[in-house]
Amino acid sequence: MESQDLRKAGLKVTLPRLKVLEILEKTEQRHLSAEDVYKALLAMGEEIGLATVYRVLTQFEDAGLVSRLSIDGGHAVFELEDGTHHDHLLCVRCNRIEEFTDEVIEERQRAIAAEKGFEMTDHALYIYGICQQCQK
Amino acid sequence: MESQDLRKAGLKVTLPRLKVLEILEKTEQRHLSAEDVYKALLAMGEEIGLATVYRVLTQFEDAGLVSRLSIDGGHAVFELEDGTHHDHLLCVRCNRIEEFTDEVIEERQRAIAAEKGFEMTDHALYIYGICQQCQK
DNA sequence: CTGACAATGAGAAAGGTTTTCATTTAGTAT
DNA sequence: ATACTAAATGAAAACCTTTCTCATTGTCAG
Repeated sequence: MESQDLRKAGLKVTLPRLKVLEILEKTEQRHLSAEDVYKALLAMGEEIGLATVYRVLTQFEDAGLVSRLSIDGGHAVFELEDGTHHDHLLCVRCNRIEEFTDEVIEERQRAIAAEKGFEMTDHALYIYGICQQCQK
Repeated sequence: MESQDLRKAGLKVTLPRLKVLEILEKTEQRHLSAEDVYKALLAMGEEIGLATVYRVLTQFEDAGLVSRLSIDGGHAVFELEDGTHHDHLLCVRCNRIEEFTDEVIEERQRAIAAEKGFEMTDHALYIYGICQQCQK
């Protein structure tokens, strides 16, 4: 029941929020921009403003329901938070996004932050490349 | 002689290009935004348009003279390319940027790209945190 | 059921970056 | 040195994504 997630986050249960959650859950593509979500809503027949989509996604991020990836240069995509930390591989040709986890890298990051006296709050690793399909 | 670098890159030797190079070389802060470069030029008494600064920086990037870092959320900074690959630690309070290199991480990235069938073209690792000075 | 406060929509605004286009300039050929 | 051609520049407009404003609507506690 998604309504519970919203209440737990201190957010009122409104149609836009339920619908945005629904899009995030039902869309086959896991990584969606605000624009993607907006278009999906339109395609679904929901008349929800783009500003609301942005607001809702930001609130979801604050509530820990989604995470935001800052893809290269002023363009963000959102993914449903599933509890597992992971990093991303991005295809520069088709924009496919794949995920991976690597404990060795995670550990090294912690070590480096400590070494430099940084109290790490977050980290982002993006590997850009050409995916298998696009190499043909 | 910087003129050589420009010629080698197939760029005409113009005053804006020489001055931007000069700023990048002489400014104590290694990471500069287009706006920073523009202001430094003004402070130097050079009347060079912001659009030109952006163009020049992009050309320098294409020529391999500088690299662009996409700091989170539509804001880029540039640094003179020195041949050494390195990643960055960013202080979320004071915006200080520190650099580091880690061969273990580099190696793991190559392994992961290979594993996923990606032909890696680039990668970016940002560690966000609070630097020593800002923790006080 | 009703009131108070949060949420929404539409459009304007913001912020960084890119484009347009007329003018100027560098580098080559004369 | 001079003239020519293509490239570079400046100023302003355009762009794009994202945020804000404000009047209106909706949610939910009492």
